Amino acid sequence: MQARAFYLPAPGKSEQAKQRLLEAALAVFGEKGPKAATVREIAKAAGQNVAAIEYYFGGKDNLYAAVMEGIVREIRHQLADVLAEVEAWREAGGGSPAEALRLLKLYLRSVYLRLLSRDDMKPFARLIVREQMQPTAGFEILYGKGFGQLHEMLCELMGAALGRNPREREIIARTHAVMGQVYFFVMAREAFLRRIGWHSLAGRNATMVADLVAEHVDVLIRGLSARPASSPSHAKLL
Amino acid sequence: MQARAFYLPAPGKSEQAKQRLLEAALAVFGEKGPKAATVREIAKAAGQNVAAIEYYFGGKDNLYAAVMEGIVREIRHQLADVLAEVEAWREAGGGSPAEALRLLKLYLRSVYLRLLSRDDMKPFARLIVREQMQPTAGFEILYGKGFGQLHEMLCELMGAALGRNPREREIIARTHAVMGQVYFFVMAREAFLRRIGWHSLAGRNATMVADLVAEHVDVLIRGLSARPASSPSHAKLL
DNA sequence: GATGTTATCAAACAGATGTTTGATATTCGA
DNA sequence: TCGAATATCAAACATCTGTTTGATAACATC
Repeated sequence: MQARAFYLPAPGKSEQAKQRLLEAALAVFGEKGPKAATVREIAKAAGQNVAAIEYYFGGKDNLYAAVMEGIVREIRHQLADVLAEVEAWREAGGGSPAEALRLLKLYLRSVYLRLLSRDDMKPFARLIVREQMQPTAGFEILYGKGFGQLHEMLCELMGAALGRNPREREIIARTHAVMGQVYFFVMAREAFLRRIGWHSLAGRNATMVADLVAEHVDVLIRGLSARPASSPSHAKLL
Repeated sequence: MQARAFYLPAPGKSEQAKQRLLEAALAVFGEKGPKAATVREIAKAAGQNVAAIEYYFGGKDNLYAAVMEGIVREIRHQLADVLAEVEAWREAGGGSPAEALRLLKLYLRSVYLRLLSRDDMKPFARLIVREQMQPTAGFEILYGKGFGQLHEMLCELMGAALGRNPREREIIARTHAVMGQVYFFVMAREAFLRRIGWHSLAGRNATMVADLVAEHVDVLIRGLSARPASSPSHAKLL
């Protein structure tokens, strides 16, 4: 028996309080931003006392970090099947360029349909983008456990689809540009919605965007494969 | 003589104070965000008294709005020649698809090289992205006087390059995706810099990205023109 | 120099914020 | 039921925030 466990915490009672605080924190942090969000508002939304945040998480900053870890967990959960497929592909030594292209499109489509376009994922997107523009301690969590690895994986798919080394700077940059086609719909959400006259990215709007981006990726990969990286301006990019 | 101008404000003295406050405000708002930035820090950075913000601008919120207007002005200033070229093209009734493609690439390249990639434009990017994710009163200024019109202009160029109606929802969405290839380098700046091992988007790094994106646009327009919009899934998008 | 306007400033103010405190309630093995 | 560990809570605390105040300085006209 470790140390001493005479009195275990009430079974699930405190876990429930922590969970409610986490959910409320995600909503409020996402809505107002890490600075503008107040512990009082979070506690109220969670039906808990203000002091509970200090008690369970050790302060506002630690609660924010916990929210970040929850985001990474949720992202990986939502994409679990796709990630597993890519992992299998990777372990099999990488299949044909066509297979890599299929996985690339599947990944981007899944990211958009399951994460970015959903209205209830808005807090996620807000917090992630904010950390990109203005990294705090939360960025290390997001990048180290999430974004960094996913970016690397996409580069591998892009490299395989183009028959190129995925660690070339050129491929990394091209992959980033392709990702931008998807993520920009969330990052410039408000402007896009106004221009196109929608009220949401979700529903049937989502599949239109997903289809259209997949087509772009198709066209891009085909076009870039046609002209192999022989251009002298790119030769020294590695 | 209007109303009464007995005593003009000290020639340029107060204008200078306002200017210094505006510049400091841009830096601090961009660094910390509208909420986290404090009037005391802004005043200190500008070498002015805290009360000067109330005196000249009527409070923190109005100062923020003034900063937003300054951003829009600066963007239009930086892109003045390109905007004039597009305007001329538009008034001439729209030239060939090739000319539209040239202008489209010129515009995206200019945006990236003159605005997005520059290290000293980081506060701009931060504030703009923040308003996209979390619109405040500042969003109306940015969108109404800036982003909205530029987006529309790009759609016209895309439509002309593809021989399509620029008001189709499909074209608006495609244009947005293409824009994302450029803007994502700023919006996910930190993650990209780490992945590719750079410390800045500026300098020779900037031209590499600009060239590469231009190539993507070339390939995309060519590929999308080759397959005319006959696909039934897009027929009802307008 | 006198005078009315504009500019500058330190201090004060009122409200909000994260955290701490001390007390009370709840839980559960004995 | 008792008692120790855990949870919950209202109030207090110290700090920071945007704004106001009242006084003084700088300035341009006469």
